[in-house]
Order: sequence, then C-alpha cells, then structure tokens
Amino acid sequence: MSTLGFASHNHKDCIRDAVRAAEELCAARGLRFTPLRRRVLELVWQSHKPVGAYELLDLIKAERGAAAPPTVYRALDFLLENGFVHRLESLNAYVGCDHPDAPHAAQFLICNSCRRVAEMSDGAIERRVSNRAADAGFRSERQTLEVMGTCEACAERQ
Amino acid sequence: MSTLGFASHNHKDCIRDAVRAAEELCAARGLRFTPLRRRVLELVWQSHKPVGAYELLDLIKAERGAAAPPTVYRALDFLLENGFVHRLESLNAYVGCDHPDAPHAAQFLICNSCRRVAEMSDGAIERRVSNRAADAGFRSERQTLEVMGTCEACAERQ
DNA sequence: ATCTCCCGTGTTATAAGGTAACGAATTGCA
DNA sequence: TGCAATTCGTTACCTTATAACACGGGAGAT
Repeated sequence: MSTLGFASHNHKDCIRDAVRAAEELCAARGLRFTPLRRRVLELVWQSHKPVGAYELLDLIKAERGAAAPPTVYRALDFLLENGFVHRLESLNAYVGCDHPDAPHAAQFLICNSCRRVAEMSDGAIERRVSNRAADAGFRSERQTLEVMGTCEACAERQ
Repeated sequence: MSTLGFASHNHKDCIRDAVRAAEELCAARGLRFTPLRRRVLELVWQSHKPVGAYELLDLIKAERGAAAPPTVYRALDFLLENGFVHRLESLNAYVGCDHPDAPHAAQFLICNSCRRVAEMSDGAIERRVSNRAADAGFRSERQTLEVMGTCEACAERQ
C-alpha cells in the first residue's frame, strides 16, 4: 500500500525536485522557464494543498509589489500546458504535478478534512473509462477524475 | 452498444419524465417542489447541453421580470441536494440527472463539438476508483468524473 | 381560529475566479 | 545591429457564486 502524497515526508524535496524537473524539461523542449514561471511553480508546490489563482496573486504581490491577475494566469497556463501543474476543476485551484515527464490522465484524491491532495495515475482506470465511453460511441480525449473523501491521517485523527 | 443521451429521441419525453420523477420523489420525501424549483428543473432539461446558472437566470428573468442570482442558485442547490440535477465542475454548468431515484456516482461524457452531455453510471468504474483510493488509505465519499471528447454523431460529421 | 415558526423567496451588495486587449520590454536569431 | 516573436505589465471588464437581511405564506400546535 502506498499513501502517496499524504505520507509524511520532507516537503522541501518535493519542491526542489519539481522545479528541477521543470527546468530540465523546458531545456529539453526549448521552452523558457522564466523567473516568474519558476516562482509560481514553487508557490504552487509550497504544500500538497491546492492553491487558488488569487492566492498566488497575493503571494506574488507581496514579493514584487503590484501585479494583476493575468500575471498569474499566464504563468499557470504555461505550467498547465506543459504538464507541470494540474487544475482541480471542483475547487478552481491548482496543484503541482507529480509526474511531469509524460502526459497522463491523473486521478486526484482530495481530503475534505486537511484539504491535501494526492495524485494517482492508474492506467487501468483511464482505460476502462475510455472503453466504456467507446461503448457509447464516444471518443475520450481528456479525463478529469476528482475524488473527495478522507485521507488516512485524518481518518485516524477522528 | 448504447449511445446514451446522444441518440436522437423525442426530447419532450425527457423533460416530462424528469419533472414527474422529481414530483414523485419530493412527495415521497416530504420536500416542497415549488413552482420555481419545477421551472428551473424544466429549464435545465431543455436540452442535453449543460446550462450555466446565469443562463437560467436570464430565462427566469424573461418569464418573471426581475430576478437575482440567489433565486436561481437556491433552486439549483435544492435540485443538486436531491439528485435531480448534476453540476459539471469543468464547465461550471448544470445538467439534468438521468437516474434521480438513487444516489450514484455518475460519469459524464461531454462532446467538445456539439456540447451535449451524456451520463454513464458504471458501477465497476466507481468501485475500481474507490478501491484504488483505499489502497492509498483514502476513503472515497464522492467522485467526479468528466470525460471530454467527441460523440459519435460529431465524429461522423467530420 | 389563531398563533407561531420555519421555510422559501426577494433584494442588495460583494466576493471569487477568469479573460480581452493593448503596449512596452525582453529575448532569440538572422 | 536589427527584426520578429514571446513575455510581461496594466487597465478594464466579464462570469460565477455567496453573504446578509427582510418579507410573506403555509403547516402544525394550541
């Protein structure tokens, strides 16, 4: 059994690894990993809790003075397009991606109690969904799967 | 193979059936199916395309004159709580529920081309997701699964 | 029959999330 | 060096959603 991002861990490693991965992938793909984009990625990774765009904006403002929504949204668009962060549709919020190296359909476990989010990437679920959709004549192009519930630590704490 | 809501059909039956089902369930549960709630449900069911709250608000305004967002949101909250409509998180929009009689985790197929939405209710997918979450120590309480893609009719039209 | 309380609705105001459009600055490259 | 494309700042605005308070009508209790 794995506890994914819910397990206790040295979180600084998560941030460092995520930024380095993005750095390398951008270099490999000829993309510009600008200071702003890097900083927004770091901020998204400050925890395993999803972060709202305006929360990021406030953080950026605190650091750089004036800033407007497009500043953050453009950085987020870049990070989303390149698979460095995910958007949680049910929360209108963003989390870092655990496996930015390859595109994948992720499944998110969102703890209602501590708000932390873990990412699963179960190919079998993805395939089953695609197959069932195909049974209805539907070609699946993108899947969003978000599971609300209670993580182990929070369940024990009750 | 089933084509779910994508198949051509006499849509008036969908509306009539949905309203009648809601009527009966409310009666059975001692809930008040007020004219406003009934009307909003009918409007959500005008098509198999998801409808935005402000779109509904405009329709209500056209019928009744002045109306404000809470009018629609409160009706939607009621319909959501009681399983008569679903909310599509990725679109911030609402669709009628095909099986309001029992709570269920639904999977939505959203056509990028015609915008129509069909609801699947595959228990095996739901169980697999719950089980994989459980493997990570996570207790699943609610699942949101939205699949973007192309429906059969739109695929043929290309 | 009346009272009372709860629920549903109206209304105003505002919060939260997101985008369009334009121009200035920076970067990569010929 | 100079050009084109990309990135970023800035202003304005749009969409989605909720908080808070007031009003009224209906159902059950007395």
